[in-house]
Amino acid sequence: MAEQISELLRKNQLSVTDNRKKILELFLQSDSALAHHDIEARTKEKFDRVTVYRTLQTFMDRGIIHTIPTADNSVKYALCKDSCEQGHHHDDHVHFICSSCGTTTCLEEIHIPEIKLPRGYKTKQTEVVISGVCKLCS
Amino acid sequence: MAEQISELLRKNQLSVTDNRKKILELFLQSDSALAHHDIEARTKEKFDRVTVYRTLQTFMDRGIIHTIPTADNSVKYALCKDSCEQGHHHDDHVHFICSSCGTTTCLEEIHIPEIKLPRGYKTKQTEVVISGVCKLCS
DNA sequence: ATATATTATGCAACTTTGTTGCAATTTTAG
DNA sequence: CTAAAATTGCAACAAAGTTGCATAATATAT
Repeated sequence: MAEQISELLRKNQLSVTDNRKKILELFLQSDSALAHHDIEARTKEKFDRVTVYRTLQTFMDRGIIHTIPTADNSVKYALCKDSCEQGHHHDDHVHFICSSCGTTTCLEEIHIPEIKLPRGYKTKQTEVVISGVCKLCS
Repeated sequence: MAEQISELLRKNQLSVTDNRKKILELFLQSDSALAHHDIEARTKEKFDRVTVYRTLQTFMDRGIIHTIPTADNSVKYALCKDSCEQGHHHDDHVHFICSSCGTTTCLEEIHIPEIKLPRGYKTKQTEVVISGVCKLCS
């Protein structure tokens, strides 16, 4: 995996640093989305808080991760495996938040339906976040 | 309007206070959603920050307002006129964020399509947030 | 209309979250 | 291996959100 991670960083023209490798590793190991807090908690003995903020921002800028909005002021971040492999970002899938276990996941196979807006509105991006009970909890 | 506001508070079994009246008035006067920050800014000469937090929480609990998730950690609150008139809460409409003027609005006439999830997932609520350019900006 | 009980508010102190500038370190490229 | 470029940690801040408690305002029952 170490090589896969370095590869991903190089492909995005980023220096390969311990911090970035560690954070990417966290995303690759996790099958659910991570909040800033989660990442900070799992890296704090090694890296500064500020570095985590900056790294997430950098990954966002390069399209390596994307955000998932939630209704409680707690943005989560996720790596879209497929998109990332291609090196460009498409974030047209549904996100799911389990109210039982609290995890947020990308349902990459469920794509977002087109929604017609009133005359005059122009759609750039549509976000769908479904909350309920996930496969494992039900 | 003053009477309409007091009525709404009483209907929800809430004491009618200056603070609550003022915040409800802000929502009724605004045709777009408000962030905590907006409300604080428009009431700070009169009311404490803490009171604003508590009032918004109370209104949430009673279903007078609902949150609109955004991808940048800035939850907005909106009064759903129709729902509130009925005294119960249904939040099944699309939300729109204009990337030009920054306003967030409820498109109450656009209802959310049903989205089929994989076997095992149970849907409780579906949130749709569309970003783009609004009627006024285009 | 008024006293009393109930509820809401303000204040102070605090925790958490996010930001910025700069010096020191690490990484990359030659 | 060295110089240039980029990243990181630190310190100091700013902003956002929380909690307990005394005071003030509102509602309720005479």
